[in-house]
Amino acid sequence: MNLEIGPINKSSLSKQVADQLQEAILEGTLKADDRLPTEEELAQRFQVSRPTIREALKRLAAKNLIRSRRGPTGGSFVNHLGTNELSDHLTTATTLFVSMNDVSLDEISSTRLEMESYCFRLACQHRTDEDLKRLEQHLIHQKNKNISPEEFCAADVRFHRAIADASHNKMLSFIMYTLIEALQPVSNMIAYRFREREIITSQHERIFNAINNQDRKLACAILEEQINYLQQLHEEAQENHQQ
Amino acid sequence: MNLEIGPINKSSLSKQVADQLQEAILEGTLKADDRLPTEEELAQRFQVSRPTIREALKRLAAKNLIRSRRGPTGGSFVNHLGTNELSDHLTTATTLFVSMNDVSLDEISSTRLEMESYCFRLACQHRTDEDLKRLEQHLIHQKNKNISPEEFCAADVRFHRAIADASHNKMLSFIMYTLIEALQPVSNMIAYRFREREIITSQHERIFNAINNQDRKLACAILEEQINYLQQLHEEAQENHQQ
DNA sequence: ATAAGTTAATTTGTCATACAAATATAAAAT
DNA sequence: ATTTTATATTTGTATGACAAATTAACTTAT
Repeated sequence: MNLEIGPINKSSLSKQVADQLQEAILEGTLKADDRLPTEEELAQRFQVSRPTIREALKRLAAKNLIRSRRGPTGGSFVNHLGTNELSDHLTTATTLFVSMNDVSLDEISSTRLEMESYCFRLACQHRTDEDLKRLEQHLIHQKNKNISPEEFCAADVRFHRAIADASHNKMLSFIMYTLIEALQPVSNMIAYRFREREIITSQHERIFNAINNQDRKLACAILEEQINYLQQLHEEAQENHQQ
Repeated sequence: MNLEIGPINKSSLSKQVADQLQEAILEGTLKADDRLPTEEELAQRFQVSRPTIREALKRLAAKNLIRSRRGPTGGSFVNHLGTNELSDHLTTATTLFVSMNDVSLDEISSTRLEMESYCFRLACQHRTDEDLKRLEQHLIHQKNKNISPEEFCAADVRFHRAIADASHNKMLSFIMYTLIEALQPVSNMIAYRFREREIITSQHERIFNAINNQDRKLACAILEEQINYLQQLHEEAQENHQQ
């Protein structure tokens, strides 16, 4: 009796619960900002204990699918997963992949050059006034010589992300966010030296103007220049490190 | 006393533990296939209870960073995260992103066309005999008319992945895996109809020959043909669905 | 002596219960 | 009317116990 046909449940209960809830989120039964039942209620519904439910919820929380708050109006809520929310999640995955698979800087930068060039092409075609405004703001902020290295890096990331967004292709943006992060460790290096900072920002300024003038070829040429420059800096740093 | 300077610990204990362990994995203190201390030991070290430790471990398990086994030789082990191991993790993230952000098929397919063309370019240059062998095997399997729709889909994914791998750029492969998955729901549609199956496999055969002959332009042209064909099928299906 | 079966030990998986901490709501006191 | 206080709700954490899986050691039968 109770002979279930097919693949038997081998995975742990907490995983099964997590999978079911994720399925509900994925197929739209649970929409963004919806509140899940309380942990006790979930425990009764799934006929498992509260610790098991909690383990399941933590699995979803690790994927950024839900957030939790305490108190009467608290509970677990479905997150709305935009590009930003998912990016930090993807970033750790990408960082891990790069570090555990000996991905060379050349592989990263050539991929990024190819994709960002495509972004530039689309951005030149579809950029709106708002896109240009955002780009300019990030550029101005990055030109400020009083900001800290950390702020400089953050502004750098924002600038490149803004270009990706200017392509008005969400899929492309999503992937570019990953690639931008993957190259960030190299970019970070240069944030501490004023001379290099100036070179980067001036390149950004020229890129901005090129996109503004819808000059795709020029924009891509400058991008290539910048990526080559970063690669060169990286090689120099490695040589110094070996000494 | 016990006045800790700086940002106070606001996040939950299980998250703090998870973050510390993840940090250890990321910086290499915990290498692949290393075994973590037992849950009880971790509880003592971090001075928290076992349920808290378990919640932390489930967070890492959800990210595919660790696996757990019971028994004397059991415990939690660090996963080696290659392209395959991370792909299912990325797949759910991508699927969620697509469904929650109204990403159009056009955005997906145009991005994929652009990137896969780049793959073709590199594959034509760098493909080895082993790459060709693998491609041919997947092709032969896909041509078999007796396989189930599910098998057909799986073979389809494997074929495109093999092309990505033939580029010999790990970063590019990693990203392509994501894009292949993103377009899969559309590809799945056609697996149930023999007529469409034949069209797809014949296209794959021509792509294989083109890559074999290092004819980049031809390969890309066929790819464009295939993606347009899928898009067309999708539109027809939607129209039928509306009736 | 070898092979098979049995037992014991270890570790994750699950459960039950209790209490702490945060937080919003309603009631009470100033 | 405003502040304070009490209270209810919900997640966060702790403790202890037992179940299930799995390996290693041991025992027994051939």
